[in-house]
Order: sequence, then structure tokens, then C-alpha cells
Amino acid sequence: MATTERDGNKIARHLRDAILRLQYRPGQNLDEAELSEALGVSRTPVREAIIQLVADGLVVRDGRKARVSPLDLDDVPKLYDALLISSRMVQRLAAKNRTEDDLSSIKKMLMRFENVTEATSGVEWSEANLEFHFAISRAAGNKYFQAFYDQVLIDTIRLARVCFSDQLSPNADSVSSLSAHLEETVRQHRLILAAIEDADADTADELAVLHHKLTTERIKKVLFSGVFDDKQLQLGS
Amino acid sequence: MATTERDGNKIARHLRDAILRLQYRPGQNLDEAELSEALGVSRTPVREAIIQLVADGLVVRDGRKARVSPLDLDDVPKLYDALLISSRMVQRLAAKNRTEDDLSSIKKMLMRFENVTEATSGVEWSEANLEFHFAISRAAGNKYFQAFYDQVLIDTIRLARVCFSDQLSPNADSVSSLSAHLEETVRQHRLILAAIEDADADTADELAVLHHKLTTERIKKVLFSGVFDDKQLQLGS
DNA sequence: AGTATCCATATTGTATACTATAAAGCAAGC
DNA sequence: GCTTGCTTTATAGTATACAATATGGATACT
Repeated sequence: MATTERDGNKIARHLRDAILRLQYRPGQNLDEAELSEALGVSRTPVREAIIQLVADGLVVRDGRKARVSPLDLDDVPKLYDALLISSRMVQRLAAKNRTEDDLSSIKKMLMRFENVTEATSGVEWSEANLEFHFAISRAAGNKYFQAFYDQVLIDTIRLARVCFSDQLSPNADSVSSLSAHLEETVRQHRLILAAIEDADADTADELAVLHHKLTTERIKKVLFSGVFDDKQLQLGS
Repeated sequence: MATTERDGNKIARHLRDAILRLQYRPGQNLDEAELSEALGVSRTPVREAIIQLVADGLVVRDGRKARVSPLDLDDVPKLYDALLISSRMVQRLAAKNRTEDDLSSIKKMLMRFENVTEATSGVEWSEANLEFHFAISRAAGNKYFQAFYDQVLIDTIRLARVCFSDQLSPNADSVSSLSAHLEETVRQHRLILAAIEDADADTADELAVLHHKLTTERIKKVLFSGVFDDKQLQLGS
């Protein structure tokens, strides 16, 4: 799959990164001439990159125009359905099929993720997170499940970033909960690695369920944490 | 997904069909100049079509060259793993989420498939089969599972066609078993439609398992039916 | 005043010319 | 005689010019 083969095409990779980092916002129109000028190449490679991204699902055709694909709200539950199933399957397969190379790759990504702190930018930490799960995806050794999972992971990250970036003024509660969240994430990642190393497919599967729960709870917390506090704003006081 | 959006690009569609029909054999080199001449267009649209097909997994990059992707033998068990899981999930979802439009679409494809007889060419019947399952895939209403399943279906069909086309002299046994196989396939398709119509997810799931079994048994029968008959060729007679 | 049609313009789609690169073949040296 | 490096050639990658089409605005007609 295109997302897996680290990427081949320089300009497609640049566009992909820019989209994932929300430098191009979901729904934004992609003008070929504009992009080719910005990137200092002609329209041809830009067009070809866009075609790839359409196939990857990051860009969507709207008539002849191309737009960054827009993270539809009623796709969110579907995304988390897919995340639950694909992560369970992939971690199960990874526990069965992982090679020594896979293990060291996963370990490397885990260590990178462990160096993430509260000070690290959100983009960096979600990138490290993504790479950890990509490594597991490769370890599963089944290109069909891998393509499925990679696609789901990418949209999960995009959604998370949109949620966290729209959280314009991070309130004290979410900041204080961040370090706890990071800690728990690292703890789970270690357990997942251990299960895969032990070839314990059932545990790897159960851990996927737990990790899914952690992810969805985190998103829920952000989405429903308004800026108003019902204690401070007594109507009529 | 690209395979789902009936296709947008005329020349990509042509190439896709040609590859699925084995008019371009797995492993075959795709020369841009040659193709552009054959199709009566310039290299640009051919290149763009190839990029799409690479993303769809039907074409693979080999250095800078492009080749029809070669159906690796040790991917076969992985394909059937993926087929089992994806078909179960998709049929389960379809039973839950299907709309009336989905149902009539599935019914239409079922009727088309029922008109397939032993006289029909293999390409036509597998095409009708594919369309039936694509319709169910759409009915699932989850683009992630749909993309997963569609990809698996496409490779399943490709593999089947390679197996049956390589069966150079179809022996009497496989010909006589064909009508039984067709009949059983139609029977299962009807049951699957009924389960989806009844919103009976568990049955739809179980039927996917049965259908998977039918598919794999059929392939096994072809792969292991040599042309020699051990009764006719007694050594030393 | 509202709507419909036509023209102008912007933007995508295609063709072709040119450039860079990789593979193959030949030659020379070890 | 085999290997290695250079040259040649074929093929992919890029740029630019041109064609087609969709969209928006203006004008005219109802």
C-alpha cells in the first residue's frame, strides 16, 4: 500500500505530511497551479501526487477539483468500529507472525515514543504514536490487514489532531490530565510489545480493546469539555 | 476508495479491466509509450492511470518500471485469512445498516448472477459474482471495511482467474462439478441476501464462513486436480 | 425585477518536447 | 577470462504549451 512504502514520491510525501499536520485543512481546495508554484515544480508532478492522495483517501475529487478530504462527522463512529476490529486483528497477527526484525523495529518506535513528554508538541507525539502502531502493522505480515489498519490509523490521527487543534484554549483540566494520559499510553504500549514478543495473541487482542477504549475516552473528554464551568456560572447569581 | 467510485478515469478503468481479465498477465511489464500508442492517447493519462492502479494494488513499482502485480504464492493463505474476516464483518454490518436502496441493488446483482449458466464464460460469471459482493460491501455503510473487503475481493477474483486459466485442459471431473458449484453458490447468495434483508447479523456472519469455505474448497480442488489419473497410469502395467 | 442565455475567464485535462537516470553492452585492464 | 567501469541507449520524470470544459458574470429579454 502507498502509505506503507515510505513513499517513493517526494512531493506526494510533502503533501501527505502537510495534510496530516492540518497545514492544509480538511475541505480546503487544492489548486494545482498554486501548489506547483509553492513547491517549485511544474503542474505534472503535483497532479500525480494528488492522484496518489486521492487513492490514499486523503484527498477527494469534487467534480474536477481536488479538496482535502473532509472528516465527515457521521463517519466518526464508523472509524472507531474499524479501529477496534483492525487493531485487534493486527495485534493478534503480529503476535503470531512477528520476526526478530519486526520486534526491534517496534522497540525502536516504543523508545522514541517514551521520550515524548508533556513539553513535546502534539504533532510530534501523535507522529511517534503513529509510527509505533505502523511498526506493529508491518509485523502482522498480511498486506490486506496492514492496508486496512494503516488507513484507519491515519484517519484516527487526523481526527485527533482536528479535535485537539480546535480546542483553542486548552483548559486546566485537560492539561493536567495530559500527563496521566501519556503515562497510561506508554504503559499500554509496553504491554502490547510484551504480548507480541511473547507471541501471546489473546493478550495482544485484549490489549487492543483496552487501547481502543483509552483512545476513544480521550477524544470524548476533549469533545465534551466546554470552556464553561457550571459551578462558576450560576444563572442569576 | 478508488475501486468503489466507478472509476472517474476512462483509461484507468480500461487498464483495470484488462488486468483483472488477465489480458495483461501478472508480472507483465507496463511500458508507458507502448500503452499510450495502443490506447491512442499520450503518455500523460497513461502515467496517471498507472499511478492509480499502483495505489489500488493492481500494479507494482519495480524500480522506475511498472509491472502488473504478481500474485505471490505465499500471499494466498493471507488472502484467505483476510477474505474470511472481511466478509464476516461486512455481511454483519450490511445486515445492520442496509437501506432499501442497498437491498434492491443486491437483489439486482443476485438476479444477474442467477442468469449465469455453465455456458457462460468464466470471466462473465466471476464478474457477476464480484458485483454481487461489491453491492453487499456498499450496503455495510462503512468505508473502511468496504475498502478492505473490496481489495480482498479483487485479489480473490484475480487468483481464481489465474487458477482456472492455468487449468489448460479442464478435465471431465471439474466440468461436471462446475454445475453443482454454480448451484450451491446461487443457493448461498440467496441465503445471504435473505439474512441481510432480515437484518439477521449472526446468520449473515455464519453464511460468510460457509461461503468462504465453498470458495477455498473450489480453489483447492482446481489446484490439486492434476491431469494424471492414478488408476489409468499403473506403473509397470 | 427576475431569469435565462451567452460569453469571458479560470482551471483542469492532454499532448509533446526535453531532461535525468537507470540498465545494458562493450571495451579495457587485471 | 572475468570483472569493472564507461558509454550508449532506452525509458521514466518534468516542464510547458495547448485544448476542453466548467463556472461566474453580464446583458438582454420576458
